[in-house]
Amino acid sequence: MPQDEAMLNELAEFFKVFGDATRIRILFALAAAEMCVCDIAALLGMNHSAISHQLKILSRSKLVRQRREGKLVYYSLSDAHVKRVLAQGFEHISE
Amino acid sequence: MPQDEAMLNELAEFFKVFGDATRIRILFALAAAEMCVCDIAALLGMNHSAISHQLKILSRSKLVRQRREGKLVYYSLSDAHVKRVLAQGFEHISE
DNA sequence: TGAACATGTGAACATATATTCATATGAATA
DNA sequence: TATTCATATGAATATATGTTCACATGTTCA
Repeated sequence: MPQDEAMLNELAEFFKVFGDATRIRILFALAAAEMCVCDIAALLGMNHSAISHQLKILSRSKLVRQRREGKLVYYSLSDAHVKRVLAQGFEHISE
Repeated sequence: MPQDEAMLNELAEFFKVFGDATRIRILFALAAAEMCVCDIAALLGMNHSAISHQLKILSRSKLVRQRREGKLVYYSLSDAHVKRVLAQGFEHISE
């Protein structure tokens, strides 16, 4: 468990990233399959710019990673840990 | 894993509650010991009103519970699950 | 009952944040 | 090279949210 203030802030920031419906949708989409920006935008029915902004936040927090293939940039979850956080959150609200 | 839109929103709301430094501090304080509003306010160096507002959010999300004892209202974590969510988040940022 | 103390709450304010728009960057291809 | 398509990004806007202030509610005790 955290000791210092910096860590508490970091922890809050960590949860904050999950605390947005659009980002949660993106993470669940990527939990199912790797996707490019336009796929995600189409799936969520939002414009590409909004998705791109949110992907940047997810990327900055190292929750997703990306690889470019020609014009397309494919995003995926950065590791299994992300899935576990989602699963545990889901578990909690299911109770 | 969630199926419908409502659940995704609920999940985002769940994480959002953890995504604030003041609320994280409150939760960590309560993870250590049951406390009244004035104790928490003193510990965090914030006025009682801010704490009370945040406690209401935590209470609404069933993350904390309260019991009145005379003039004082004691708050504590509602269950062990809350601690586990904190611990797992902490685990993630420690990596 | 009235004073003192702890907590709750609505309004106001300041700040943060999500989305959109316009435009820039980057890559493929004619 | 010019065009087209995908993605990135900064500015602007609207909305959400945290804190403070003032006051209300609730409890104890003189």
